[in-house]
Amino acid sequence: MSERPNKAGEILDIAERMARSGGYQGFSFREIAKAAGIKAASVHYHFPGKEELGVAVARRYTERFLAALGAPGDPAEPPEALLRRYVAAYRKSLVDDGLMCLCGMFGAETANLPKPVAAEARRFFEANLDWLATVIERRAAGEGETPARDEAMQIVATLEGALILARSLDDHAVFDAATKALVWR
Amino acid sequence: MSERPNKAGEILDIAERMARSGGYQGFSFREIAKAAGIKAASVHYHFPGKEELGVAVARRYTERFLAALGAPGDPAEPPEALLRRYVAAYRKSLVDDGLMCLCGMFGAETANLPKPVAAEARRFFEANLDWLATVIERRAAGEGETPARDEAMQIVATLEGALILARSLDDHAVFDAATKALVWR
DNA sequence: GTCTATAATTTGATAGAC
DNA sequence: GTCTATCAAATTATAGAC
Repeated sequence: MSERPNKAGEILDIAERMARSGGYQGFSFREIAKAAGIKAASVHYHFPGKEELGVAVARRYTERFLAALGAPGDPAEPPEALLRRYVAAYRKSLVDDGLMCLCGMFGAETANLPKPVAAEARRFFEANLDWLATVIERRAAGEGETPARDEAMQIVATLEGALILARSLDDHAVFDAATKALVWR
Repeated sequence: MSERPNKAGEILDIAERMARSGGYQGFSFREIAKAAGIKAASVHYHFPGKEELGVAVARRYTERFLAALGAPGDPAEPPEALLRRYVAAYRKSLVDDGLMCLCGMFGAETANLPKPVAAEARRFFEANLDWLATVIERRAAGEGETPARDEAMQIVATLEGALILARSLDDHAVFDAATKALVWR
């Protein structure tokens, strides 16, 4: 979420915050408009419908998330450092933003979502698995006890679930306890 | 979900199915009524408001889930078998029911939920952690590399996240890949 | 770009008849 | 227990003025 976004960007910021708290049904044109200081009809000028807004929010979220991770094959970055950064990205979501992962929310709701929105959530996870598998393969370097992609799935699952658990129990320490085995692994 | 429930039970069944697909905003009195063959006003006879219905659904879900697990300290059950049963309970949710964990959905939405509903989701997770910690301590029997409660949190988080991931990618095999490291651990 | 006005639909809920 | 009737509010959305 940038500093002085234009109106479209501000709408995306507001919608993202609401969706990361209450899911796809957790944001409405009226509420967004109120928070943006405009009317609901004006939101439709920037985004024709809720589906398009949902897609735009998810797409921007994924791009920002991946950009923060950096290139998984960057030789200047040790794979262990990249993995720690990955876990830290989820932790930031919970502790700094006080919000869930957008695509975790959308992913849980998949069955009730417009297809294009569900597809964006899927893209998020596929990109995450690609990124993680690349890092894990660099680290493993030959020793193949567990397939890299399987370990990547376990990492993503644990992090998404740790967000839910920490929020349900209202305790950030729960996130750390649930994920600490991932780091040194 | 029982075989021939009375009307209140049937309403709970329908509401649970809808909530496990779309979360707390994923069920409405009108939709429930339609599926139950009655009118929305009649649903209010059984459950005064949505909040009470949400609480009732979550409470019944938790009780059924815990009952299926059995006693964590049962000497006739090896802790390893209990752990496998725990993982299988989540897998059944996904594969047999084709649905998410109710309290995973509610937990993700916690911030936007009526407090009594969020409290029920919390109770679910606390009971799960208690059950798991008991089993893990039995298995460990002295060797305390990781605190039992921390390992319990990792297991719950991984399973909840694996449901999200498998649904997002529309592939049951993803659940197995993401959770297979939990079983033999 | 933003507004007013408006529409169709859905939602949670209540009153009172049967 | 279930119904009809009704309600106020919210939601997504469109038309057209400014």
